[in-house]
Amino acid sequence: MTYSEENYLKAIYHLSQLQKKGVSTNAIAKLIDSKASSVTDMIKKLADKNLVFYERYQGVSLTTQGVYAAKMLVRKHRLWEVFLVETLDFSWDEVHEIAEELEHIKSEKLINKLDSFLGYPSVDPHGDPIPDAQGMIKNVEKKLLSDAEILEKTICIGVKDSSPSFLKYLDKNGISLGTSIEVIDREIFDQSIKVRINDSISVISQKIASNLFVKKV
Amino acid sequence: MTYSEENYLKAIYHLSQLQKKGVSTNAIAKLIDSKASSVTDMIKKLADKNLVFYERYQGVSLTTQGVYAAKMLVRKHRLWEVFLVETLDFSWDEVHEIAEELEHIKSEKLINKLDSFLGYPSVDPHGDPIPDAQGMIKNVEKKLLSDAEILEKTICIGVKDSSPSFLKYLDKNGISLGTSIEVIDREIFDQSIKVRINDSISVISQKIASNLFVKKV
DNA sequence: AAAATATTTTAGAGACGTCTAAAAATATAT
DNA sequence: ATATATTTTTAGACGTCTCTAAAATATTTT
Repeated sequence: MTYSEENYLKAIYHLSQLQKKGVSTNAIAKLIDSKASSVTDMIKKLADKNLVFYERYQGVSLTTQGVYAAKMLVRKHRLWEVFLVETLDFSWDEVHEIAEELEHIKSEKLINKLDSFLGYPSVDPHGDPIPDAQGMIKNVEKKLLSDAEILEKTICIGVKDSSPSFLKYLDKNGISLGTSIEVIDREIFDQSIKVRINDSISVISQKIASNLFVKKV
Repeated sequence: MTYSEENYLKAIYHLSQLQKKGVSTNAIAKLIDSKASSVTDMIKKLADKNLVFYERYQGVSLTTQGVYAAKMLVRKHRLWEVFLVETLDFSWDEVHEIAEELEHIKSEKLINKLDSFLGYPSVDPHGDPIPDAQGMIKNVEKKLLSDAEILEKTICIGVKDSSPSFLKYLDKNGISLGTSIEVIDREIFDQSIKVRINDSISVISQKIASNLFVKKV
């Protein structure tokens, strides 16, 4: 499988999780910053290799084989992210780009040894689950902070948006995975919420709250 | 710089070390398993980018810029090999191929953090020196076991041929970096040598001895 | 349901890296 | 010194991935 084919597969995998139906050509083009016509070409090639189902004008979806291949890419991406943060001391906003390259390294033995070295982590530095060697993904119950009840005590277990700017905001405000966040009140007008974080009270906008995954503690 | 350009640069760098003159098109083609015509094409591109000096029919050599780029690739390759052996517990005959992929990962910060994590190693698992972040290579005096004096006490510090089959032979015979090898006698007829390794005496063929680097102890 | 709009596909072309076959230059042998 | 052999380059082509522009299909609006 080529570098490019792998990127398309991963894009289709991620877009598939957001909806039931087939993924549209345009959506893929937007995600990987290319053009719809390029996507059509590549999809045909992936279909020839039995990695996707494809019918003209009907969108595309992954075959069993395609899902497995995509999961292995996600596995590699997330394990390398753990390595970068845990072992090499990168911050969580720096690792995505490097992992985008590392995920294409082929050796299965490498990734399994890396997994072992890291102690078989179940989530990456942004709280996203890491598929195991068989492609199994452990489901963790989680909800958005914006959906938490008033007076609920939660801990932060992931981010929905993992863009560097959002992650840097969280750093600046002392929020990381494992941080406990107690919801004190919600402002009806703008849906901002008052919270207790690290024993101090602050206000979090709706936009921030709807990008933070938490679980009830 | 593309994946392919990097491979050519590295090939030219390694071939340049074997001789004073420019590297021949054919030699490069043989090393990277391609055709002379492909090499000519690529060399022109590298010359356009000021990475090599090139004059038709006169061979090719690296510019200062080209040498630096090649050394950074060698640095990355060898640091990743150390990582694979020291951290992930690969054996020294398995790491070359994987490092051939890893060496193309772009981030300079990554490689410097890896260097730091590994404790700034000066040689890779085969005893080859690792250029530092500036491209400096520490010169270690070494000679081939085939050139050692009779009765000389040496320790193994590297291999000339690092093919898996040779490395596996060494494993099987208890020879690794740091193993002390005492030359007892040399057979004139076939230039084989009698040695003491790990307190037992054995005979080593000329071919083996001329692929083992040692230093006097 | 027809018209307007948006999406998707096709057709044709370009950049990159590779190749084969033939021509040009260089090296070797007689 | 000339003929022969080898190496290197050029010319032309192919596969991959990409693009733009135009055509085909689907969706939305009225």
